Amino acid sequence: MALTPLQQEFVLHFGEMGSRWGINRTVGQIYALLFISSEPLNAETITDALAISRSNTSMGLKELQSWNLVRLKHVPGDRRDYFTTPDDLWEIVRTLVSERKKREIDPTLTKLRELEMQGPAGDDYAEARVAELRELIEMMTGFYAEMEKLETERLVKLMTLGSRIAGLIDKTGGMFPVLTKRK
Amino acid sequence: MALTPLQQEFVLHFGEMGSRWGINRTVGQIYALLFISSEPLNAETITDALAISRSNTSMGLKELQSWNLVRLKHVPGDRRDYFTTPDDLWEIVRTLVSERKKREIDPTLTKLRELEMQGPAGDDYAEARVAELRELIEMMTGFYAEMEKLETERLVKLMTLGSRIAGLIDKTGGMFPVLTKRK
DNA sequence: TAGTCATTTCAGAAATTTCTGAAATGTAAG
DNA sequence: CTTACATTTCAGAAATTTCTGAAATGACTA
Repeated sequence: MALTPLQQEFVLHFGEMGSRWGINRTVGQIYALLFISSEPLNAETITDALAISRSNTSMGLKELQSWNLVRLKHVPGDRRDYFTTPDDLWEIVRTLVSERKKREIDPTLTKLRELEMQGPAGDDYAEARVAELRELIEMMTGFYAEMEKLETERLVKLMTLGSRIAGLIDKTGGMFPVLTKRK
Repeated sequence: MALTPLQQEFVLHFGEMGSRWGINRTVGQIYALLFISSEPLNAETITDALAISRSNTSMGLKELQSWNLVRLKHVPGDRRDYFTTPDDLWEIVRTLVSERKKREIDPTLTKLRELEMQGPAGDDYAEARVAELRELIEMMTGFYAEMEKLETERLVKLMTLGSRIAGLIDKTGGMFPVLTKRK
C-alpha cells in the first residue's frame, strides 16, 4: 500500500514524537497509520506501508494492544487480523489518559504509601515531603476519577466553559448555593 | 552524603520511573534527591550521594534546568552552585504540565495545522481525521490555558469539588443562569 | 597574571532499546 | 492428518541512549 503525502507526513511525525510520548518510533508510526486509514489494516499491509519487518509489526501491534489503543476486526472470508483505532477521539483520549495514569502515576502512589507505612524514618523533612506529594497525587487522581465518570458531552461542555468555572468559587472558600444544593 | 533509607528508596523509585516519564534514570534520581532534601545541594554532593560521575551530574542538572524543574541557589562564601526544587508542589505541577505540553503536544498541533494548510490531499478520510484531531487538541489546550490562569487556591477548590461540577451543566446543553450571568 | 577550583564539553565505552530474519507455534480448511 | 498460511517468539545485529574520564573552559582571588 502506497501512502498519500498527507499520510506519509502524518505517520513520520508520529514516529518522531514517539520517543517523547514513551513509545518507540515504529509503534508511533503503526498507530498513526491506523489512525488515518479509513479501513482496518492487516499486519502485512502495515509492514509494507512502513517498510519495516513483519516481526516488528507484530511486536508493535502487541504493544498497542497492551495499551488498549487498537481494536481487532475480522473480514469475512479472510483469516488475517485487521486493526483499527476507535472512530471516537474522546474514547482514544480516555484510554490514553487512563493507561498513562496506570503506568506513570499509580506505581508511584503505591510506593509513596509504602514508604509512609514504614513509619518514622527520623527524617522529618523527607517524610513531610513524601506525605505532601502523596496527598497531591491523591487529590489529582481523585479528581480524575470524577471526570472519568462524566459523559463526553458534559466533559466537552465543561472544557468549553473554561475559566468561567472559576467564577463558581468565591475567594473565601465557599461555593455558590446552587452547587451545594444539587446532588 | 549518606542517604537515609527513606531517601534511598525514594530516589531509586524515581530513577526506575524515569524512563516511563521520558527522562533517564540519573535525571530522575537527581530530581528525587533534590526534592526530598531540606537544603540545596551542590553537584559534588549529588555525585557522591548517587554514586555517579561528576559529568553525569552536570548533564543531569542541565537537563533539569532546561525543564525549569530546579532552582539555583548560592551560599555566601561558597562559589559552587546549589540546587533545589520549589517548596510549593503546585508550582512543580504547573511547570511539569507546561513543559510536557510544550514538548509533547505543541509540536504536533503545529504539524497538524501545517498539514491542513497544504490544502486538499485527495484523501477525505485522512483530512477529516487530521482536522478532528487538531480541533480536539485545540479544545484541550484552550481549557488548559484557562486553568493555568487560576490561582492555586481556586484550582484546589475546583478539584475538590469533583463531579459536583457536572451538575452545573444540564443535559440539554445549557448551563445554569448563575454561570452565564457572572463575568 | 598565575593559580585554584567549579563547571562544561565531548569522544568513546557501556548499557539499553529497537529491529530483523529465521524458526517455532497456532489455526483453519481440505 | 496434512497443508497452507498467519502470527509470535527469540537470539543476535543494529541503532540509540546513557554514562564516564579527560581535557577544555570559565571565573574568582591573591
